[in-house]
Amino acid sequence: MERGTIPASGLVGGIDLYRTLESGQSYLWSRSDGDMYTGEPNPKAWYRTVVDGVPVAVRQPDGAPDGDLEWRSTTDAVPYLRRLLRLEDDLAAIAADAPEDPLLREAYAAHDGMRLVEDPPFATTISFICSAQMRVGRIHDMVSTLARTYGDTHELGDATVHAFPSPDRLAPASEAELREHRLGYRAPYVQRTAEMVATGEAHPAEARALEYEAARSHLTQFVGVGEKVADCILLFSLGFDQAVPLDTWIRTAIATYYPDCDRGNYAETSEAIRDRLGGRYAGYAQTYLFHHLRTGAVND
DNA sequence: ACCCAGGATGTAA
DNA sequence: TTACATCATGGG
Repeated sequence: MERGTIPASGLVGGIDLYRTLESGQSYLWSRSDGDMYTGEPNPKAWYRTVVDGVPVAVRQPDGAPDGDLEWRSTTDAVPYLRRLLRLEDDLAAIAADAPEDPLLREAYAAHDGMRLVEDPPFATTISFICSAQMRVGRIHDMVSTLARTYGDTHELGDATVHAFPSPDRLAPASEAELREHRLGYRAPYVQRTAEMVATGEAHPAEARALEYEAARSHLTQFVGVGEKVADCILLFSLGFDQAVPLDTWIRTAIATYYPDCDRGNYAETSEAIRDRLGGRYAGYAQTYLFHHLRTGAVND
């Protein structure tokens, strides 16, 4: 086993690992204490995942966001962590350049060190298909079940880590089987989308080559992917930092704080709130707002 | 019992 | 195009 440290001093704006991995962006990690997405941070606990067939563990034992990252893997995990946790982002500049909006400034100040993630496109697509009308804790349960049931297993020290299944592994799962795993009405969506990718009919990563709104539209060809889920895929796996998913929390925020941005339909409302949240990094801003509102940290 | 959660789909107007 | 019923599940 290889091990190493990534000094926080090398990360512009630092990182808060707990906020980054338990803010409803990624459902592909598990926590060694079993308390992922249950509300309480545990700096001593390891976060584990499998990326490109490589098991990786990371934690931030000395607090955040100025604490170093400690990692374990079967190989050098630094390149993987740089990508998954977007360690190259100049978080200080992104926060400083955010619009002068009271709620947004409050969110950035309250959750210092939270970074966007960049997860694999297929796993992200299935994760957010599962996200429909679900709380983040249950989304994590569903995705964990898929990994445990259909994914490859990897050993890392004493721990067994389950990879999220490839399209080939997931496509044969029947709708009935997925319903037994408590996916509910999302079961046929997951099965059909996995099949679309497995057969080569389409792959979500293809959207990377398109302009933003064309990319969002392109992703809606997958069964169970509407405009909101498409925005999540673009933001959390394809590097479209301007994407602003209009979920129930952000819609409430629009009604309360930005009522002039409500244009009655998704595309135009999305464009209006995107401009209000700063354009290029509007998705970063949205993720802070989402986390701020969802965790009930708003000062009113 | 009722409401809600990172919504999408099919159908009708 | 927009409006609306329908779809599962678990927690508060």
